[in-house]
Amino acid sequence: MDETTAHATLEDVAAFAGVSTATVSRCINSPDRVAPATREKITNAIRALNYSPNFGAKALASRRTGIIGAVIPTLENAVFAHGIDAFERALPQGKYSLLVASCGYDLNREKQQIESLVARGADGLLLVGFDRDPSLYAWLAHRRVPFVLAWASGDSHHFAGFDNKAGMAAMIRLVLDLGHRKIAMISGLTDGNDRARARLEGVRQSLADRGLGLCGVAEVPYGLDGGGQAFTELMVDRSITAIVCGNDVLAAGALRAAHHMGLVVPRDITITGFDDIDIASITLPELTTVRVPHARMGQEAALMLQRLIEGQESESVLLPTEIVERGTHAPPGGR
Amino acid sequence: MDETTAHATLEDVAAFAGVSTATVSRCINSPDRVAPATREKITNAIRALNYSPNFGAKALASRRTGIIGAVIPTLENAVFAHGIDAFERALPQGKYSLLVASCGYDLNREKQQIESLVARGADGLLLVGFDRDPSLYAWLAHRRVPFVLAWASGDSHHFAGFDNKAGMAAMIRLVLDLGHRKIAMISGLTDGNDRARARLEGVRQSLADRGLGLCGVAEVPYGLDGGGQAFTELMVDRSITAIVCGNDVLAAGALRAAHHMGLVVPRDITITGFDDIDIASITLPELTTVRVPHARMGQEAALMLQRLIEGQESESVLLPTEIVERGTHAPPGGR
DNA sequence: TTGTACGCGTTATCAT
DNA sequence: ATGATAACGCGTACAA
Repeated sequence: MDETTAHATLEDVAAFAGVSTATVSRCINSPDRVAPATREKITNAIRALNYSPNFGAKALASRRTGIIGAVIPTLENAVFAHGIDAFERALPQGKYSLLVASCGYDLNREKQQIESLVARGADGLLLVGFDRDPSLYAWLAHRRVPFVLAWASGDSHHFAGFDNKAGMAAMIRLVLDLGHRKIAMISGLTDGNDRARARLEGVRQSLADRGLGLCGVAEVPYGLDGGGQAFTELMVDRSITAIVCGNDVLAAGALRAAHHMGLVVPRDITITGFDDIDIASITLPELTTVRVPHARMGQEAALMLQRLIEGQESESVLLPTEIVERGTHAPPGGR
Repeated sequence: MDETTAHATLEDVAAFAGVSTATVSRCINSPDRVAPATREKITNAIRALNYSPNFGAKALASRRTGIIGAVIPTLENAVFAHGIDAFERALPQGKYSLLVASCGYDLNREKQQIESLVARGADGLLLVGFDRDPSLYAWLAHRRVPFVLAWASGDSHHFAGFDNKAGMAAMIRLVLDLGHRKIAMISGLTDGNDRARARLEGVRQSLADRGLGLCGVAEVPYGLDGGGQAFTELMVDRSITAIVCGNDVLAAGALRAAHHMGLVVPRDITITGFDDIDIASITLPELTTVRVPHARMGQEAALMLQRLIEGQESESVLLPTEIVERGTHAPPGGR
């Protein structure tokens, strides 16, 4: 069949079809600019030679790759997995592809990954949160790489996200309205994580507005176990009647720990989550949490980034969060 | 600062450092082949001009992109999210980047995505399962694109996976040993999904080996609700004492449905899962399931693919699965 | 509508 | 150790 490993080039196709390379190129990139008859010949030639364009050459000549990069903390967190999934699906098939890199919640590593993706020709970037060195933003601007920030909101840059602080504030309102006054929080690690910080801040401030304070805060790494251990430690203070968690995984871990401690939720203790991922409706009782439209967000981010890459302007999108009252909250005071 | 939008090129750096472009190129790609003194000058020039190589040009000239492609059904399935996460992290930072595409369990779409990734210059591919048109394999071979198959095992191609059928067979053995004889299965959609088919086949054959048959099979789409509905339908036959599920999500859905039906697990019914993802230890009772080393698999796949891309041979890796006995299994017969 | 010819930024071969 | 210089495959003015 094929005598050599070499692939057909534009020139081969042109020769085969008896036209110039320019015409072949046109036929591929803007078919309407070439006569139907020649288009026919070229199409046949392409098929006959099993031609497919060389990526490097195309990128070099056109100065575009059609590659969009995304740097996220980790795909192990369902929140990012879902968002990225939706983001990728919202990208026009064939026009753009998604290059993903994870940084494990490490800002330095994030910077490296961003540089790596840009070096690999990313036409645009999807990033998580706002918290990064100004010089990085300057570099991005200098390199003229458009980007969209997600999973948070702010008053600068382009973003498709939501208000972490407000979401938590709403949850605190619910807990307070229930009558709770002795409230503690299990937060994700806040170092280099503005989403976690905003959620913690949302709790602190809402409480302060009512003249209250947190009865305890545990800052733990993402994971079921982190949530469980934090719960056990926090509950040394048995006067606590409600524990709000920075995310659903932490909450699920806390719930499991509560169960192991022989506590009945929500009779003995109220536990709340944040994100409303799948596990929130698998726990028993199901988790009261803050719903975040992760998929919708990924989709909006994809749309925005495309516009930016194609030189159009694009407004930021602030998505609403919503309290989902399920089974892990109740007034304090046991039965 | 910068008067124009143009970026520094190799030539600019060469001029600035007073050497030739060839030397600069060498300095970047094999620093040890250039004298320390000139290396110094070049390094300074690079920094001074804020130079970074043009991806397209590099790819064109070197015939390599450093991009690895992966096509998976969806990142919404934690199994793939974790595997891909591990895969990506096992890739040498800076040397390779990961291009991900999802196909939603659709073989046609998978083919398109594969072609798209190859068109984008992927040096190698990570694919899920073995089940695809022979012509696609032929095309991949012709294009000389190395690939590794995961989440399954077989006797052809390079793979880093596990034996779905054997995993299920082991689970059936456990259920049978417990004394169950009226067994039903909730399977994922088997169309175009050899992993789901292998799991179903594992159940069927193990049962047949003991002269038994399935008391019911429901084939449902991935998701909590699918598992729940299937459970409800299957349990119309109250003689059933055990339901094995094709994956943990289906099992979690079944468990929830059982709870809503007022059934006590495992007293009234045994329910088992497959994969051992996080939710398996969040349900109440925790799920008895088949553990699959998804992260380890992703890691092995990354190592294999790198070797293949770099022209070395590489043995396939068959990872072991393991039964995890937790709380959803018990002998039949209620209390 | 189609063809000519040059430029894109690197890599790599071959001298020196 | 370093320098010329020829590919690499495609896009795109510009001309015809």
